[in-house]
Amino acid sequence: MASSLPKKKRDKTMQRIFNAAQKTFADKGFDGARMDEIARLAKVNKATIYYHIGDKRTLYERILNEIFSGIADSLLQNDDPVSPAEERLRTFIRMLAGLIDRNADLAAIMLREQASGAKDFPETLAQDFARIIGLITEILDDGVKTGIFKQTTPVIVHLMAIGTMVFTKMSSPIRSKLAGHVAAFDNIGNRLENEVAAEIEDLILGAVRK
Amino acid sequence: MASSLPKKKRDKTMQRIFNAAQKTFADKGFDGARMDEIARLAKVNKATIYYHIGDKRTLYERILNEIFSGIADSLLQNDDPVSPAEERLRTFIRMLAGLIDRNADLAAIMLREQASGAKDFPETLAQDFARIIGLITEILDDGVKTGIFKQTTPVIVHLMAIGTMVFTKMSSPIRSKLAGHVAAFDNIGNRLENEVAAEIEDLILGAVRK
DNA sequence: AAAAAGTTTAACCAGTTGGTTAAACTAACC
DNA sequence: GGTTAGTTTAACCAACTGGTTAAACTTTTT
Repeated sequence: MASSLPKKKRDKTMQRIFNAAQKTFADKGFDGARMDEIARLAKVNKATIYYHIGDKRTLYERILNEIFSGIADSLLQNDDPVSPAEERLRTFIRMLAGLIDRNADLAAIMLREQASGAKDFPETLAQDFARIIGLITEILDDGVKTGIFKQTTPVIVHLMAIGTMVFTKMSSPIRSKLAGHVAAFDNIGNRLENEVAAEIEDLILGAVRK
Repeated sequence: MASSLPKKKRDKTMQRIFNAAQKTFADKGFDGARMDEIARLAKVNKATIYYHIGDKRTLYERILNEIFSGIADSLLQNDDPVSPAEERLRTFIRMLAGLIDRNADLAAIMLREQASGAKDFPETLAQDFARIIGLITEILDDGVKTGIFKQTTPVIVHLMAIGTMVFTKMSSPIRSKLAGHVAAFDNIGNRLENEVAAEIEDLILGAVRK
């Protein structure tokens, strides 16, 4: 495709670097990731990364920002504040499941960030988190007011939703190995969508519903 | 305390190394952890680690084994197969919450292992996992038979329980920072036990109850 | 008490890795 | 066409890090 847009070459190079970095950080974590490998994956000289973006930590934070602002945008754009709270919560969970399922890197990076306890948590990230928590708080409050949800702590419900999905998504290889050990083991495969996502959705709805 | 037991010095040294290693791996991850730091924390010469245990990966796998076999033992020992399924599930969740709350390193290490997708997952670990999944499967089946639980996929319920607790535990610093951003933000602090653990317990019970 | 077995230590090292640099190359501008 | 600004590259390097070694030290055994 002959440069579909008159976009600057700079942007294309940057995008290749970001893609490579996201995959590498997801697979190996910040400390395990090698700048040489990111460069190789991006088909770019290592010095080009330093020229365009900066050092390893800066590159990593850019990736984090891209990911979490993307999630927050998705969730907020797809929320319809006038529909019933149950529908809104289902949409919220379904969107999240879709994002995680379409991009396993998200799950890995979220887990690692959570494990690091948000040491050196950049301010911009906090704002995206706040947007997400704000939304689910609003949805749950809505449900409580209309009498269909019981009183819960929104953060916990949110952590339940995201924790369940991320763990389910990433545990796929472990579950495959386990299939040989537990007799009645129900292997649910790698996919989060469809039946599995639907079950998670139902479980969480069951948890908050009055 | 003047050597409370005639235990060999070896065991004491080993224990110091394991403690230091667990903390370091939890804080920094496998790649981020430095053997020199583990040695310093354990107040032992680095070579002593290699003499008693072996290389970094071996040390790490020992820690993993200690942690997960401990969890599996705790859960199985505290299960009372003749009590009602709801009680058994509550005990299961409460035990897990207690373990995670008493030792934050568990949560961090679990998250990182999950993020790595169980690459080079040692066989012994698989057996402990199998024991845990076997137990919760039995409990949930029990509840389905006695008509109090709906039909669910045990692995998913288990991942929901563990995911929720681990995420809640480790998100404490993020939540503190967030408290400044979201107006109606409900900061639940660092503790998992008491109210928060009780709420998680109720949420999960609500999710699986008919 | 001396020999043997077990444990600790300081010093060392080779391979790796994040980051730099100066020169070459390319696109834009006059 | 030539000059300038922007971009890419190969080669390089200093700091770090997992792991080793040989010698010293301690405990157990005979």
